[in-house]
Amino acid sequence: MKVSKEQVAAHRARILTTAARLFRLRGFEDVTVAEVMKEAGLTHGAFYGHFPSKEALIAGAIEWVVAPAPGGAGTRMRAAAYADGYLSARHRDDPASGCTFSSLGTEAARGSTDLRRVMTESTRRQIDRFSAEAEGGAAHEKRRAAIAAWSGMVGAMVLARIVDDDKLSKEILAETRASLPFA
Amino acid sequence: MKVSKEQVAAHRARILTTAARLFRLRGFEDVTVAEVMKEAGLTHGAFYGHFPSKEALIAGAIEWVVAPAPGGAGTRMRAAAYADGYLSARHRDDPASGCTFSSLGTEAARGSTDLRRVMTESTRRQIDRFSAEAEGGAAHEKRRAAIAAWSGMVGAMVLARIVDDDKLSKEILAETRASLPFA
DNA sequence: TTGCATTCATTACCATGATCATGTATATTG
DNA sequence: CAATATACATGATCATGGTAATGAATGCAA
Repeated sequence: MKVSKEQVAAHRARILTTAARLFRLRGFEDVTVAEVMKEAGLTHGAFYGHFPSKEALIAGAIEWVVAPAPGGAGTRMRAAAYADGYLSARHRDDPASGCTFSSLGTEAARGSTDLRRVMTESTRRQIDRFSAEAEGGAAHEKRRAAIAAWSGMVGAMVLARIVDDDKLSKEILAETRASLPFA
Repeated sequence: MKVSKEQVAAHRARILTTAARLFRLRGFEDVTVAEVMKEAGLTHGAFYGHFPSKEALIAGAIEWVVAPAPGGAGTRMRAAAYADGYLSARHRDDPASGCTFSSLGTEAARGSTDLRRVMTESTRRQIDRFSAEAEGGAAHEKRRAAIAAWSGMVGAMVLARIVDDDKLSKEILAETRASLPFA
């Protein structure tokens, strides 16, 4: 049963979107190829027509989520608003559609070179973007503030999700937010 | 072959130490029970005499590593020196003996309640400790600085280990260090 | 010293999951 | 419209890993 080119592209998009969601929710290892395909509306055998391996799916799915939209020149949201959303309980409680660094960061550090390359590019973009809006006079001061801000945001979300006390968890988010040099 | 109480305790310690090292190096899922036991000098069948399940081993191993020494009143190192060591390339390149939050944080967030309880306690201690040394006048300002510092340290190490460019990786560590309110 | 409880080694079991082989139906091309 | 390429479904394979059953050996208590 051959399928039209548009169908193939749509299937691939569904596979990537589903995988990215499941990975962020439960981690790379716990999610199976068969499960991703089933949720994408296909059977597991069809997987290897799209990707050579699960590792390739991982890299592809993360790239699918962190890469900037081709036409739309990236997120236009102000850094302050972005930080508010990032360090929110809503984001904390919905990793499936959130930042990949805070949901998969420690696993990604052991991932394939492809995966790390994709995430490195994303990190560069994030730093550059924050640099443009950070407080501080000299360029290197703005860059330093941008790096510290991104580190703080990722770390705070990791900690907030580990901590089993909602009060402390929210405190970590709020105090980290208050310490950022954005508006 | 029964073994003396001291031997049992020694075996248990070896299992925990080995597990904590392997987990930090390669993640919870990738490390097998048999592998831990083999490196601890035992066979995998002996495992279930010590722990009811792999999950219990995970919680036990992390507790073994993050819990403060019973007699020794915790780390006496100054926060500034601790931050220097934490945000170093040496720590980045040796996760096996480093901080569990930066090597296993995102996986731990999905872990058992026991694991999260242990790591929550550790987080509280870390914040309290940093609070005592952070800059800022009022107590709540010191606490805010302590939380932001710990978030930044964990996030910076996660990012530094993902990034595949050593220059950028070291820059993340150095600039985050420079932004901390410690000496 | 004797008997028992306990720890460990050996081995097996069973489920799971990544990957591949084959058949089939249909979009595409000429 | 005919021929072909291919995307997918089905089912199998093979390795791996967590867990359990069994037996042997020995520390420890009486």
